[in-house]
Amino acid sequence: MTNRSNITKQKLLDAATDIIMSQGVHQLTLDEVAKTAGVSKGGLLYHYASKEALMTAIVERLQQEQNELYASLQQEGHGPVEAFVRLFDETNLHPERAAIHIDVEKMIAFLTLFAVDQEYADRWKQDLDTFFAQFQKTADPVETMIIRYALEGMMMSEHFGVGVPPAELKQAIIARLIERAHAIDSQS
Amino acid sequence: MTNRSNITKQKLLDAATDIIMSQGVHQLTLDEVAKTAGVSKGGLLYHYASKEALMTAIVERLQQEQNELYASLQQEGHGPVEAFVRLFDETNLHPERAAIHIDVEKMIAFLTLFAVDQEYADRWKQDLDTFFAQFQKTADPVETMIIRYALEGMMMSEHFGVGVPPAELKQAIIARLIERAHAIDSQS
DNA sequence: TCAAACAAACCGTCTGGTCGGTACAGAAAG
DNA sequence: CTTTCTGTACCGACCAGACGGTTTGTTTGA
Repeated sequence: MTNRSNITKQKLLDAATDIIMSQGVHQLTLDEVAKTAGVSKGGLLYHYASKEALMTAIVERLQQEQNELYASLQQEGHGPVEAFVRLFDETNLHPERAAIHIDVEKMIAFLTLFAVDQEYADRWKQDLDTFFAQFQKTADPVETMIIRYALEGMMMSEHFGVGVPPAELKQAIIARLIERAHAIDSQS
Repeated sequence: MTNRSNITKQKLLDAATDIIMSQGVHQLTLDEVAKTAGVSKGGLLYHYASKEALMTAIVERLQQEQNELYASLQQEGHGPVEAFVRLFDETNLHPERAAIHIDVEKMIAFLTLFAVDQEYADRWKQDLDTFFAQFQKTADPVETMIIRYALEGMMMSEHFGVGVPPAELKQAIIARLIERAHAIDSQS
C-alpha cells in the first residue's frame, strides 16, 4: 500500500463521513462521495470495490479511533466506567482536547450507519456486547447501566437536536455522570 | 372515510412498520409494503399518494398513540417525569398492560425513521423541545435529564440489540429510574 | 349505475457497478 | 542512455436493475 493510495483512501472516507453527517446516509451515493473527495467514481471503486466495502471501512475506522481513545483514557488512570463517560465527554464536548480527534458528527455518522443496516450493526454487536458485559459486573450494575444509557441517549439527543439542554446544564449532567462513574470505579 | 378504507390503511401502516423493523428503512419500498399488506401497489398509492405520505402517516400514528398513552399515565396520578419513565416502561417491558398498545417494534420503527431523514425528525422537534423544556424546570433538572437520556439510550440499545442486559437487571434499572422520577416529581 | 377501491402494466430516474482506456513512475532490456 | 515493459492509480462513459410514481383498466358494494 503506497502512501499516495492511503491519502486518497482517507480522503474518500472523510468525504463519505462528511456526506453522511451533512445529508444523511440515504444521500451517500458513490458519485457524491467521489465528487466530494475530488476523485472520479472509477477512482473510488478502485480503492473500495463496492459501496459496502466503503461503508465497512468507515465503520472500521471509527471503531478503531474510538477504541484508541478509550484505551488512552484508561491509561490516564481512569476506571472503565469513568473512562467511558469521558470518552463521550471528549467526543461531544471537548473534541479539541482529544489526541485522536473524533467529533460529534463522526460519531453520528457511525450511529446513522448503524441504524440503517443490520449488517453493519452486526460488526459492532460482538465487540460491544463483551464490552458492556463488564459494566454488569461493577459495584453497582444498575447505576453503571444507567450512566451508559444516559450517555447514549444524550448522544442521540445531540444528533437529532431534539430537547438539547443549555450548555451549563449539559456540563452539569456530564459532571454528575463522571462523579458517579468515579464512585463506582472506586468501589469496584 | 369508509370502514373498509380504514382497515386497508391500517394494514398498510402495519406492513410498513413490520418491514422497517425486520429489514430496515432502506428496504421500505412501495412494492414491498403493498406485497406485505396483501395489496397491489396501485391500491397502496390510492390511500397514500406518495411514499412520503405513507411515512408521514406512520410517524403521525405513532405520535398520536404515544401522546395518548402519556396523557393516560398522567391521569393515573403520576407526575410528569415518572409518567415519562412509565411510558417507556409500558412500551418496552409490559406492552400488554397498556390500554393503547405500542410495542417496542413500533417505537423502533419510529426511531429508525427518525434516524434516517431529518425531514421526518423536524415533524417532532417542536413538540419534543417544548416537552423536554419542562424537564429542565423540575426540582432536579440534572437528574431529570439523566433519567430521560437513560430511557432514550435504553431504547436505542433494545433497538439495536447491543449490550442488552438480562431481564432482571433491566427490571432493576427501570425500577430505580421510576423511584428517582417519583422523588423528583414529589419535590417539584 | 356510479363512485370508491383496487389491480397491473408501464415509465423515467437514480444509482451501484462494469469496463475499456489513460497517465505515469519506475524496472528491465538493449 | 534510450526504449520497452509493467503495475499502480485513476478516469468517465455506459449498463442493468431497482424504485417511486403514473396511467389505464377492472371489480365491488351501496
